[in-house]
Amino acid sequence: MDDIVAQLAGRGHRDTEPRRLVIAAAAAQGRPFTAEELCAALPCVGRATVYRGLRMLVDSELVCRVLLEDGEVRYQMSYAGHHHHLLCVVCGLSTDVVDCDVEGRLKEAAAAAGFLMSGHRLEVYGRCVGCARG
Amino acid sequence: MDDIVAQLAGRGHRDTEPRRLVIAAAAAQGRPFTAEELCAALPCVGRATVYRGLRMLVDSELVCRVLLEDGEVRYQMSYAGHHHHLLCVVCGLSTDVVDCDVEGRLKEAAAAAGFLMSGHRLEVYGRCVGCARG
DNA sequence: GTGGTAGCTGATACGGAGTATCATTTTGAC
DNA sequence: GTCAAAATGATACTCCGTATCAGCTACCAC
Repeated sequence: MDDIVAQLAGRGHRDTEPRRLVIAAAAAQGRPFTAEELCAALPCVGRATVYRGLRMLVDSELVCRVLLEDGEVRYQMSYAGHHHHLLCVVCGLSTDVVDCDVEGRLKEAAAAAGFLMSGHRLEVYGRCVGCARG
Repeated sequence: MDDIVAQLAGRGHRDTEPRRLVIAAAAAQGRPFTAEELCAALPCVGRATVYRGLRMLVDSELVCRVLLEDGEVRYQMSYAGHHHHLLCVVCGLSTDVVDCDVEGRLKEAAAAAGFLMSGHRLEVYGRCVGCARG
């Protein structure tokens, strides 16, 4: 927690009580959450403050956006750096995939079409270890 | 056009004037478009009808959703079948990639984490042939 | 053709998600 | 302690898409 606050301080953001509450609540979620869920978990913090805090965390790459199969947007604590998500369509759990070697392949396929790739977005849907058994 | 209408008829959808207008307008777009752009292009068709027609086309896989880098949702005429998009961040053009061999790779990577993959979403961002020169 | 009905239309109201506004409060550097 | 800059939170707002519902229309059976 102090680590996160220090990182934010490095970007010129102040250390405030509501902001710490937002960070703590985000970190307490076991799976991808919505902004409104965070608001509900923090009745004592203003809605705008929750949204601002969340945006700040996303901008700082401490939280990342997760896209569900139906297009719903959720959030999840994360470390900085490129990675993808394995999203369980049954229980909603998310598992990070740091190295999947897709990047190189994509760049090749894009180059074959004369396309200069600069970035990509990838989400994988299915069943996690636990739910695959059922 | 008649082909599309016939496909929709096969799914129990009627052939109506407003619906044909929506299909024609969608097909006339040279690049991914928003629902509101379609509404603007069809002032004589009700907004709800445009949205309904668009949803029907998406459900029938005749139009697919395109996700821009900033999360904006756009639409594009498409053929049925799995494919990905090379999206130019400069001019907005979209190029389809039908076969990029990513699927197998992903399945392996997912399986390594005990994850049973059922689907995925992938968008590639960069510069198209024309814009890469500039 | 005619009739009937299931589906479609479009004006409008509604809902969820996120942002802008702005007076008040808090932080942190000096 | 002082003070400017930043943050807060209540609220109003925008944007995108959907629900409602009375009236209309395509299509099938006859």
